[in-house]
Amino acid sequence: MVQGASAALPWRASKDPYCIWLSEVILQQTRVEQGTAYWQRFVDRYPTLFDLAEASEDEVLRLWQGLGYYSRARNLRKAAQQVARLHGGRFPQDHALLKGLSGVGDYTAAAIGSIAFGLAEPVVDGNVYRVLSRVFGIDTPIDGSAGRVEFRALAANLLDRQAPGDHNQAVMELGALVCSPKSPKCGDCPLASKCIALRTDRIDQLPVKANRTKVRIRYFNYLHVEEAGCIHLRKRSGKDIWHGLYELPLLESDGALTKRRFAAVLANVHGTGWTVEHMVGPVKHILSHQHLQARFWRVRPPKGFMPPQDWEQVDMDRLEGHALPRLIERHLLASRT
DNA sequence: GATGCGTGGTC
DNA sequence: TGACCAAGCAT
Repeated sequence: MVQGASAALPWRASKDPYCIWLSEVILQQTRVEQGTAYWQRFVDRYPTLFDLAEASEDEVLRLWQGLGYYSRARNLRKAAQQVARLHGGRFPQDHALLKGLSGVGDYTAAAIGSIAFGLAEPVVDGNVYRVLSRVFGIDTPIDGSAGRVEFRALAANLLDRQAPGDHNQAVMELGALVCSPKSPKCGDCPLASKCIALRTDRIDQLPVKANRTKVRIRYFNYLHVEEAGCIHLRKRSGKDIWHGLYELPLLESDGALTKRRFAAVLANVHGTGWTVEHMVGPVKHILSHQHLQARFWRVRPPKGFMPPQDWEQVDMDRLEGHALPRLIERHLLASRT
């Protein structure tokens, strides 16, 4: 098996389902290099599942700040509460029950089951799809239902039922360290002699993905209202990006706004009498599925302005109590200097 | 089953 | 630069 990386993964030292679950959720769609520091932060702050279950959502989101896919953080706390209340604080040793936890799908349930409890279940993540599609020369798209069924069945057949946890981690590690998406190290690969993709020169064509995500462009106009060391923030909600995080009050527009057009929109939404001082931007912020073009407008409200209910006035020294998207965090950091 | 959800790194 | 990619999940 592939040696060398284990020492870099601190959660490997533990068979504690709580620590393993934490690491698996953090690593969903996230690189080990980025996730490791967050894992350490979470186990330090929440040594036990009950500590996490009792934490506030704001605090968990704040700890998660910068890691992305923030529903993971909200589900993390929810799942901790579910384990505490429904299962007496112990993770169930059962795939279906594990899958019943918020934020735990097929992959994570199989990872916890096999690594923590030794259950004979195959994990099928991006690494496994890549390794199996190449070794066996399978061009079934991995992002369709047929592919999911086919690769899962194959992974189940290959599984070492005596050591499912080690087997699963070995395949994933092979995918991460050797059978990488680009420039795989076929010269170092223990499966090179059996690899159909290598033999037929199709390494760069596998795995096959059918769906391509299309990008939406959005124009964000942020109101930077800062007076006497305080700034107005607003918590995002609804089915949109950054749910539960804080940002500056936002006016979204269908296109880029000039200062004149912005002033008109501002008066329309929040009343007349505002002073628009200057604009910072446009700042481009790339999400996997949206391209944001942000403009930060430094504005002063009219005398006697009553902020909307959902605006929160925050001392600039107390920002660390709020989870901020990278875009906002960077702007505030830059504007403070 | 298709779509939406972050961020950072790479080429 | 833009497109792709990373130990997925929920709806």
